Amino acid sequence: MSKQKNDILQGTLTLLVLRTLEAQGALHGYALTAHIQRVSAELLRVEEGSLYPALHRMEQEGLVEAQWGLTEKGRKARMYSLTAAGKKQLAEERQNWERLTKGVARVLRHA
Amino acid sequence: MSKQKNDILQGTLTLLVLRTLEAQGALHGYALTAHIQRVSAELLRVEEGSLYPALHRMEQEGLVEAQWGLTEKGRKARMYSLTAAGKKQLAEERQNWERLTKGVARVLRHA
DNA sequence: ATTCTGAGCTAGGCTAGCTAGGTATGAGCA
DNA sequence: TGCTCATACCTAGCTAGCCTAGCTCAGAAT
Repeated sequence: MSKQKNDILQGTLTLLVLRTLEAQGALHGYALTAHIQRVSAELLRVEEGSLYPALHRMEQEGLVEAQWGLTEKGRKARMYSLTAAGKKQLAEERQNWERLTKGVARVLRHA
Repeated sequence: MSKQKNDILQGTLTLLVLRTLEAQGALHGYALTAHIQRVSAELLRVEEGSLYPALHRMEQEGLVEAQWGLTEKGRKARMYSLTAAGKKQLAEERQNWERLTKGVARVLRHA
């Protein structure tokens, strides 16, 4: 099956995760998906099969760091938080996002 | 090398091409890249190695149709134009784009 | 003669998301 | 006691689609 309605754009997931961690502090994966979905007013849905690999990727790249902790509900969970490199990356990706969306918007308006 | 500054977002190329053909009528590939680059105020750069495969893909999916013709400069060129299905697809992709960018914008603002 | 520009093309690689499963624990309830 | 549900995490394997890095050919300019 090709692109479905709920697919996010390739490349935006990292941006979304970094930004959410920046705004919310340490979060575990499950909460991240819920949060992104809620804040985006249900416009975005992050699949767990996308999120966890992405988190591992980002951890290896040093953008986030993780440690085991407990949720409010008393379950053990892997808490992720931004590193300095993650903050830097966020700034870059944000800028890049602005550039790309501006470019596309221009084409959509007056191509 | 991972993401470079000039990479476009996966999924937007089709949208850009459909929209440009809608606005400009029949165009050949070479002109498409130039046009998108110009209209986007140099924010977007479509590589030929991305464009031609994309055009062939879209032709096979019936979104565009092609025929050999001549450019203003007297060179033979493959002219692409929108089909009815392409117009429909454009409307869909446009809507999807709006949804996604709205969602991301929300997260960037108040995650 | 050679280089530049316009025009088209392809093979192969790679990123990163998706599908579709799986595990484990605790809570609620029948 | 057994069941289901929600929470939380994870992986293998697939695929789309863009990119790199090349290539060809014609005509014009140097």
